[in-house]
Amino acid sequence: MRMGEGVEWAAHACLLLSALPDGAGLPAAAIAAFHDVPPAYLAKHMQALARAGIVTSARGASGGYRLARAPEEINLLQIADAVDGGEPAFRCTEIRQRGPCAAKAEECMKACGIAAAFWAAERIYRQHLEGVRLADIRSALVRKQDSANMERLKAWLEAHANN
Amino acid sequence: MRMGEGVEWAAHACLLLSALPDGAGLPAAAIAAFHDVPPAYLAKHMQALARAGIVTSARGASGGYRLARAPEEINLLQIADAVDGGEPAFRCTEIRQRGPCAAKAEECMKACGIAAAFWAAERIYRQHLEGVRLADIRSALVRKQDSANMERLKAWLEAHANN
DNA sequence: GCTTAATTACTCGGATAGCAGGTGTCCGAGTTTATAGGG
DNA sequence: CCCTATAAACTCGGACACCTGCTATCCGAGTAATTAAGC
Ligand code: FES
Ligand code: FES
Repeated sequence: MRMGEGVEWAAHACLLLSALPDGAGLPAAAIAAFHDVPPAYLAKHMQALARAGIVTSARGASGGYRLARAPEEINLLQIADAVDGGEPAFRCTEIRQRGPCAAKAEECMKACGIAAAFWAAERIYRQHLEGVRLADIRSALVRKQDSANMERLKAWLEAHANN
Repeated sequence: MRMGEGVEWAAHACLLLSALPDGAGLPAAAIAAFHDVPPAYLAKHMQALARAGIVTSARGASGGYRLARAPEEINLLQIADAVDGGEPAFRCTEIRQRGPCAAKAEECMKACGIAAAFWAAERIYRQHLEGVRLADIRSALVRKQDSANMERLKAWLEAHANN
């Protein structure tokens, strides 16, 4: 099992956007520079976030990305689904219905026990991620953050943000 | 996020082996024929199970695979880790330590909040899978299984098992 | 000086190559069984 | 009839191509700011 690397980038991008002054926008190039990642590739994941309605995009000069709603209304599950594609990790090909001694269709009204177990585990996984809001991560970060760094971040945002 | 397709095959293979008479072995070709999957590919995953110590292999005529221990001592987490590789799905590249306004190493004694949340979710996921034993799946299956099919399965196993 | 229209600069968006890992297959190493020959 | 050596058949094990999907990048569409001209 392996999750796309862009999930980490997208999550940190949203975390950075949550520190933005209200009504301001931040270009994808600035976000990429802040995290030192390939700008074009991060832009691709930003598009995914925009398609999912997590961030809104403004084109043209003084454009950029901003959060579509309050950080309290954004959780890690939404970000992971948007970037990585929300399809289930475990793929059941109904192997029990194949082969010489297979179970017939009329006996498969209930899902296979193996698939049910995996999907139940995934359900719990997703519920846990859904419970972690972006605001929680941000508040926990600022709590243990040096005040000097906080000022440095704020200055950097003021210098690169538009509007 | 996407799990290897072979996990389903390996799980069902173990489930089939758990129905085997005690001390008998089943060749990989027979398991593949039973599930109607490419024999050579299933053999690859069987090797992974053998390397992980979940099944034991016997070469030569009348050889084959058998469970290494009782079905009560085998759970889905062991199978998934053996086939899919137990590495964490979420990959943290310590993005916070990079870029112009990065957090320095001395401030990163604790794991990043985002990575911590994802890894905690994975931990719960794995715990759930660890709680599902192969014996549980088998008992739940035989409970709702037709007795005629049970006999058919037993006859098939007798016909293809060695020793 | 003010209005307006063209120009410029900047941004997102989707379309396009490159590469890794999962998918699928093959043949050789090793063991057991069957067989044939000799005692 | 029994023992043994040979041959055969069968199985696992790792090494070899292929192919989907993630990784990485580019250029065009669209918008706001800028500028210059005209009134
Ligand atoms: S048939 Fe797909 S997991 Fe059992
Ligand atoms: S630095 Fe890797 S998730 Fe935050």
